[in-house]
Amino acid sequence: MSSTTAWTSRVDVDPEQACPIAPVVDIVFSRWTTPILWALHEYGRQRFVELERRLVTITPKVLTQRLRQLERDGLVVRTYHPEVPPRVEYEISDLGRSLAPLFATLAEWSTANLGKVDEARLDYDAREGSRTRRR
Amino acid sequence: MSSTTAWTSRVDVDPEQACPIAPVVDIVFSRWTTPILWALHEYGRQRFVELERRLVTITPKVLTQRLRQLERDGLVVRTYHPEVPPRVEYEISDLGRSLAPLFATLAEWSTANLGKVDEARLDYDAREGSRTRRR
DNA sequence: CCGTATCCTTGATGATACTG
DNA sequence: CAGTATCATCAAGGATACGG
Repeated sequence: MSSTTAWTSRVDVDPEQACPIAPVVDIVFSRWTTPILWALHEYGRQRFVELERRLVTITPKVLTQRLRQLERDGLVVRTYHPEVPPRVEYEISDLGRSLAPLFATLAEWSTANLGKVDEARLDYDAREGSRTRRR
Repeated sequence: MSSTTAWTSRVDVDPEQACPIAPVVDIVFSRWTTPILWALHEYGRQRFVELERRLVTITPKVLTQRLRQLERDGLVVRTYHPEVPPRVEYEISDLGRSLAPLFATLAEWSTANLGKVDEARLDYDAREGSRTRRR
C-alpha cells in the first residue's frame, strides 16, 4: 500500500504518469516509430525515398511527421545536402542506438511468449463463442 | 495491381511486419495497457472500481475494452463472483508478470536517457525557433 | 527528390444514460 | 458494483495534388 500521508497528491497525478514508464512509451512506441528505427538500425543511413519504399504503406506526409518527431527527440539525425536534386539522409543517432538492448529484450519476449498469447486468444474466443451461442 | 511476377511478394509484406517487434508492440504498448498492467502489478488483485479510480481519467467503457483485450491476450485474469452486488476482480497473470524484466529495462533506459531526449527537444526547438523567425 | 498543403474518412475517445 | 448502449466529438491517418 502507499504511505498514509499525502495520498491524495499521489492519486491526483495524471493517469499515465502514475505509470513510471509512460513517458518513454510515448516516445519510443508511438505509431511507426519502431519500424522506422528498425529500418535505420538494420540498413543504416538512407534517403527519404528509401525509407518510404521500405515502409510500404506509409505516406510521405506521415513519414515526414514521424521523422521530424524522432529528430526532435534526438533518436534520428537528418542531414540535408543542398544539391540538385536535393538529397536528404537519415540515420539513427547514438541515443537511438542505445535502444538496441531494449529492442533485443522485446524480441526475446516475443519469441518466448507470442505463442502463448495466440493460445490465450484461441481459448478466449472459443469460450466466448460457446457462451454467446449458448450451446 | 497484384502482378503475378515474383517481385510483388517482397513488396507486399505488411509495413509493420518488416519490423520483427511490431506484433509485441501492438500487444503490450497499445493505449492504456501499460498503466493498467502497472497498477495490477504494483497493487495486486483489485476490483473494477479500484482500477477506475487509480487510472483517473479513464472512462468505464474504455477500461472495459482494455481489460477485455488484456484478458483475451492472457495478460490479465478476470474473476467473477456471482454475489449481490456483483464483485469482479482483476489480477495480472503469469504471462503478464513475465513482462516485468522488460518494463525494468524500459525504466532503466528512462532514468538514463529521458534527460537527453529533453535536451534534444530544447535544442531542436531553439534551432527551429530561430530558423522560422530568422534573426 | 523531398517534401507541403488540402481535403476527407475513420477509428478512438468522451459524455451520458441505463440495466442486472 | 460492473458494466453496456448510444450518441457526439475529434484528432490521426489516407488520398491527392502541387512546389522548391
